[in-house]
Amino acid sequence: MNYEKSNKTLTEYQAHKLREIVDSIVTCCNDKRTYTKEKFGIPYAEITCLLLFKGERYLTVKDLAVKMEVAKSRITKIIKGLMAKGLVEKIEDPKDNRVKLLSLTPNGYKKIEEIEKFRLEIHKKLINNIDPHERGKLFYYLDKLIESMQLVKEELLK
Amino acid sequence: MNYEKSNKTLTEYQAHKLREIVDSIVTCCNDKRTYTKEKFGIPYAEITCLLLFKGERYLTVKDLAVKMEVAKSRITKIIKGLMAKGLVEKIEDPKDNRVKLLSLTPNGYKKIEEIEKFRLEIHKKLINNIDPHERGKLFYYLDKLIESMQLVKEELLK
DNA sequence: CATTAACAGTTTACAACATGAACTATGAAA
DNA sequence: TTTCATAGTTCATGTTGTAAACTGTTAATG
Repeated sequence: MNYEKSNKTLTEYQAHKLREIVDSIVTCCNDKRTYTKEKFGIPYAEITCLLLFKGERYLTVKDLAVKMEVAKSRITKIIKGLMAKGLVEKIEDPKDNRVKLLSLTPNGYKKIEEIEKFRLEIHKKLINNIDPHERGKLFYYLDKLIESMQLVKEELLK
Repeated sequence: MNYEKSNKTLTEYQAHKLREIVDSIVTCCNDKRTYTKEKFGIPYAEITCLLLFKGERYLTVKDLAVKMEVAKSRITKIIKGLMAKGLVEKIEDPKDNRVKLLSLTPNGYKKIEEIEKFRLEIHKKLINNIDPHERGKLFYYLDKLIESMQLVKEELLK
């Protein structure tokens, strides 16, 4: 019996299986992204940006760049799109003329509500397909997975 | 006691938590994508395309468009990149002059091996961080999650 | 106080990813 | 033999994103 070899094969099989599972989760999320973007007729980056205004009166270009982890120049463009659609407006910061304060328009608030409603709905459906008694365990194992992903990531970047 | 209301809140909390977990998986995968692309100095779409040649002697533009689920014109561009890097070559199909047969060059084979080695390594690390006795359950719950995601997706597209 | 640093935001040029329509050329069917 | 289908390319366009150079403005420092 070649225990070592069969054990190696098992690990490789499991590694492969894990890759396929994670891939299919990612693919599914990208499909959801495409669907959302088409449903609301707004590029997805603009939707992401818009939702960051939830619970915030004012945000600056820099705030958004940090939150979205993209370059400031990207935010300039996204905000241009949102302003053209009348969802966001821009005023000067009375205390610092360098800064521009961005905030939602009434239509922006409405749009966020619509999008949030839709998002909550699909995530509720997602969780309702899982037996309530199994949810705790699902979260437990997902946390394990994420923990492992974080570890691998840190090791790579080290 | 307001059972119904607290139950609703619990569902919403769980829906929200699930969203956050899935988001962090997707983010992590995107980071891996970026890392891979930089490590090998090849755009990720070209890497994906290249790996599709694993175990295939010849592939056509159409084959690749179907496998990658993108427009043919996208494949034309990706193949241009791979040919410029000397990883893929193109010959005429002797049986049908419309068709171009794409295949790996020796360097292409080498590159695939490198990429596959790297990928297997990180996925092994990923699985090795999980207690061997818990892997079965992890897969079980991940399958449940994917099943649910598929159901929600089908309902949306219906 | 004047110069220099740092900061906020924009513009521009570029690259990667992706589609759709128009086009060329070939093969198959009527 | 005309017509239709197929394979692949080109071109125009849109989305996502970066980096560098630039304009103003504020803050720090000699």
